[in-house]
Amino acid sequence: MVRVKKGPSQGVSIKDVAAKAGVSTSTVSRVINKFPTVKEKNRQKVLKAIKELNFQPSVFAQRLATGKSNVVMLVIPRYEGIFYSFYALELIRGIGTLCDALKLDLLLHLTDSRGSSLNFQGVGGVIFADIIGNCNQLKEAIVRGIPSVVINNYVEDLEVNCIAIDNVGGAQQAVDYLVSLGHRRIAHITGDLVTQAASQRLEGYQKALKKHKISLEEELVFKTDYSRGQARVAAEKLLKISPPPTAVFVASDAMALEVMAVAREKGKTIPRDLSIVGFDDNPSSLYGPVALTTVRQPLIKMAEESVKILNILMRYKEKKSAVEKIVLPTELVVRESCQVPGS
Amino acid sequence: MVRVKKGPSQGVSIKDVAAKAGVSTSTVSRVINKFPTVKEKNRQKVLKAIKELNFQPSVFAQRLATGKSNVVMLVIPRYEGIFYSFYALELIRGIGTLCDALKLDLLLHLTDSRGSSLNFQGVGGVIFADIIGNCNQLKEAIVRGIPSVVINNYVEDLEVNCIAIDNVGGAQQAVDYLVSLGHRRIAHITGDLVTQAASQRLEGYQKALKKHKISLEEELVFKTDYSRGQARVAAEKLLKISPPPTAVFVASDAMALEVMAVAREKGKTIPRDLSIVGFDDNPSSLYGPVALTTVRQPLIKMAEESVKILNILMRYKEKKSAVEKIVLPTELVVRESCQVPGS
DNA sequence: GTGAAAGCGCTAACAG
DNA sequence: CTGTTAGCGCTTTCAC
Repeated sequence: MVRVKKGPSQGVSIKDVAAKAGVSTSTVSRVINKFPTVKEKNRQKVLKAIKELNFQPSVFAQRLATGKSNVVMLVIPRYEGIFYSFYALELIRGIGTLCDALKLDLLLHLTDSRGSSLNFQGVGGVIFADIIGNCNQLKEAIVRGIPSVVINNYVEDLEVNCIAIDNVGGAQQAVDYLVSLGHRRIAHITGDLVTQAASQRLEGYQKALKKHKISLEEELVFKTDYSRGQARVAAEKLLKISPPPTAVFVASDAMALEVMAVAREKGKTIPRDLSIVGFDDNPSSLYGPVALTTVRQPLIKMAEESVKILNILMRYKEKKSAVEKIVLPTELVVRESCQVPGS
Repeated sequence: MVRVKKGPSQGVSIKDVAAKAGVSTSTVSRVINKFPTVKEKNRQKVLKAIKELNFQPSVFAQRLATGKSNVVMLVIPRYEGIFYSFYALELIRGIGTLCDALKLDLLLHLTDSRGSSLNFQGVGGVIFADIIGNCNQLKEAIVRGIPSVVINNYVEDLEVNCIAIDNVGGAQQAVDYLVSLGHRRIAHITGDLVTQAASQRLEGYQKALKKHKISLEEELVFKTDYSRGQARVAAEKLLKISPPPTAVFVASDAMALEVMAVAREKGKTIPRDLSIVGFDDNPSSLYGPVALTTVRQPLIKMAEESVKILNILMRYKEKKSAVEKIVLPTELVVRESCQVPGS
């Protein structure tokens, strides 16, 4: 490594600015941190020097000195299913955009399922997107006192902020709707059941059936990993059953689209021969020949909410305030993919 | 903010470890940095103390002291089209995974199209995913001497590392293949032409037609923003043309899937009535009723390559080595969505 | 209002 | 092989 001066200095420092402006480093620091007590004249001189020297304060030094960090770490388990989804990108988009606006640095961490220990040094807050096999990482963050929030996973047994989607309720809405239309044989294509979202949707499906006194038939439940490939396989099996189900609730829109495609290939007409409800409100589901009825989940809102909570926790880390456990409601979006059966 | 001791200390420091282990801080530092010159006995004592105190070194202090940073910043323009794509997530996955393995921190920055000035302080290297309206950010990184690499965009006029895909070549392969099958009326559905990838694919399409002495018909070129919605619109228009084109080259697999769907809805059979070639090799394109013939682009490889280059630059930042400008080849993957026309 | 000086946690000569 | 010491760049008392 090439050393220029004495230390490992990288560029202009607050000292250079101070010298150029003819003030002390403290004054420069005050200007940087917008202290109101600096004389306007000095303030201008400093600002000018900063501009001329193209100076940017070293975040490392700042953080070392203050002990505060504005780094938000986003931990996403790198399991297969997640990358099939609309979900991951949408989350990243929501979180990334808000962090940008709030001047928070976003550290992205794709973690393997072994959940190897994370280095939280210098991290001001953590967002866990789902918890899949990396619960120890969450626990470590809590132990270390790092402000944390878990999204898309309702964490019952840990004292931690979490924001989840009402998957059970959403699934029930979907099934209720199908039942209200007159369906009795309703299939379900699940997502990857290692995710809480998928298993809760299954749970909602089961609950709704029970409520309507429809007996659960195992052969009408198809398990997948959220991929289109497995959705296709499931759809093909589903259509071979006789008598065939008149409706199907699919755990994601991407898969629902695939199911629609398969159905059409087999000469079925949607919704006449098969009613379909998805989950996500993925914009893609608008563009088919028949727009998909689906359960809208507020992904962006969930993402933003998590950043907001963290932001507050990071800025005013007074003694731990009570943790928040939020469940965001879903909304059934009725479009064209369902109808009264057998008509 | 709650201050415990004198400074803004957050937890245990190297000093505590040194005290507990009965050695000096230097020795602890040496152990942390795996210097081979530490007596095994001391080494054990230090390791023990570290474990017992649950100590993690402060990255801020480390970086302040060394001037080195292992932070990789990934800059992704937050324009609409990018989020329709398989591409963004795949890139994030490739980069994130390798960064993880190399112990590099990945700072994600979604930048708006105004390309507002970035704070590169403390950033060891930057990966620009595409350059769309944020060229000034790239220039700033170069000026500041931050190791940079641009991916998915061949940058002609700047002294910067870049890794691009041979989009022109890939498009030509696609069209060549269609021509070799006997097609003469070949349409093209473009991606968002603000991206270099999309405009190069268009260029490749045009070149290939020229090579085969097929005149370019403007009405056979449909411009989109990469979304399925616009792909659908394009496909509908395309099918109304008479005589209809016998083949179409689509700038992304996701859109190609939509085109296939539209075609089937209109009672067309793929590939009998319309041959289709996509671009991406998105796994989704395998699962349709007819598997999509497509141009495979090495996204993961591109992602990984960029991290590797950066990693070397960051670790041994000897005087700037010559910049690399890499163009990765594409590969035509022939599956079932094309055939000889009119048979 | 402003400057001097100490210190944040760590690394890197240098001397032993 | 190990300890001492002097910073890295910034913030923050505490006097002036």
